[in-house]
Amino acid sequence: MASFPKPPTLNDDRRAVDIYRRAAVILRERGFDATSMGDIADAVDLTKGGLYYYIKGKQALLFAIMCFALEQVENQVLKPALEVDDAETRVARWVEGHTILMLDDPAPMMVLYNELEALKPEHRLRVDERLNVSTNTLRDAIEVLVAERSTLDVDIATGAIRTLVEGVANWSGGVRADHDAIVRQVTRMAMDALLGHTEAARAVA
Amino acid sequence: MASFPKPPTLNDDRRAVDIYRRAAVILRERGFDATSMGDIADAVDLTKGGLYYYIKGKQALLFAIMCFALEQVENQVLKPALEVDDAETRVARWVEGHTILMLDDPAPMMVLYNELEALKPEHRLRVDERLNVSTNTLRDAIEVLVAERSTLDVDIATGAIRTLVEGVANWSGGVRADHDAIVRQVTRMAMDALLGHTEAARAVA
DNA sequence: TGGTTTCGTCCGACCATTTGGTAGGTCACC
DNA sequence: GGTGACCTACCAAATGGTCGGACGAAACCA
Repeated sequence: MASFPKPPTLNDDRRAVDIYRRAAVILRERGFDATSMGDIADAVDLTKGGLYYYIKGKQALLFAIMCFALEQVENQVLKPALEVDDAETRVARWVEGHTILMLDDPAPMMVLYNELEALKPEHRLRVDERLNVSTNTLRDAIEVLVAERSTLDVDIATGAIRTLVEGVANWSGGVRADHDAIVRQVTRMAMDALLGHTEAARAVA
Repeated sequence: MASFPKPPTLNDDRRAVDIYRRAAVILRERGFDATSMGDIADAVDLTKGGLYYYIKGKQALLFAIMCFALEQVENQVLKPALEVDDAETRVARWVEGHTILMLDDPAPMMVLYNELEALKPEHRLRVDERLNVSTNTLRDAIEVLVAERSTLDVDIATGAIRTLVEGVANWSGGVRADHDAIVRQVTRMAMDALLGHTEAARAVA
């Protein structure tokens, strides 16, 4: 597990990381603006005053959680995807890695995707920049994949795959299947969506 | 276009509907909790006091917008889908109708899907109930479709199709293609995801 | 060893601002 | 002169954030 950005002065930051993690959970559940610092303090068993010993402010907390999520994306999605050159397996790895992430640690990921507009403009730019690297990696791979084996529009295909994967955490809770099965089937659906050609699918097109 | 629920007393409700529509736009952009009644009043060219002539409260406004969105779903997604018996065309119609809705009038739809937890419990139950009708319609059709022509888990497939469609409004803005092309291609991708069988897709499964 | 200073951790009380919502009045028009 | 449509001024509550200090354990010193 990667670490959260360090609070001001703290040699042993286990408590800080724990605070960030627990804050991510409650922020994911209630949403950033609907969650008060008092709520967060309760969730981490502190008073508001005590919480501010670890946190510089509400914005900084949100930004830190998002940076943590971005780190995970870069390490567990982008890196494995870029290790292969074949466009098809690269897309598959991107989808697979992302789905695993959404299932294993959904809270920071959902905060990242759902609370972007709650960021102050400066932070927003930084986060968007790193998010675009991930999106563009997917887009580029889909572009070569689609150019030779499909008639899909690249932007449409990219958007669809992105939201397909980002939505996993919204419904995975109500599913009996285990994580492995979800990852396999989501990945298969994504690849079929990009490359599949059934007569039925053609009929509606 | 269906009408918004009527405000207290109002014989000519064009202004009221306009207020609901404009409020939906700004609520979609900034999120419910991040939008103050003052912001909404500005967006509809009123003062806060004037706004309350039409609106009973912030919660009531949110609930009204969601009811409007639900009406649209029932009329433009559920009704066409239930007109056919064949499971495959029923799923296709559900996806198609939903995608059209997300493109034609995204604001109330996004408010409906993104602000559920901002509802007071009583309203929440009512909305969830109507949403479940839509989801179950999709799920039941996918169930028979998948039982005979795929090995997908019904819940996984349903969740994936739902979030695929719900996410359209998030990326459709940055796409050059026109709405018709988006609808056709999203529908095709959805059906391919459910029924497609490419060798590549099997390889990752 | 016993006292005292230091330091990291955390609390309670407080503050300025913003929030959703209300009350009373104004003004045009029938 | 009554009524619908709207505004100004205001309120109580909640919010993000601050500050001085309390408490305990370690470090230091005798």
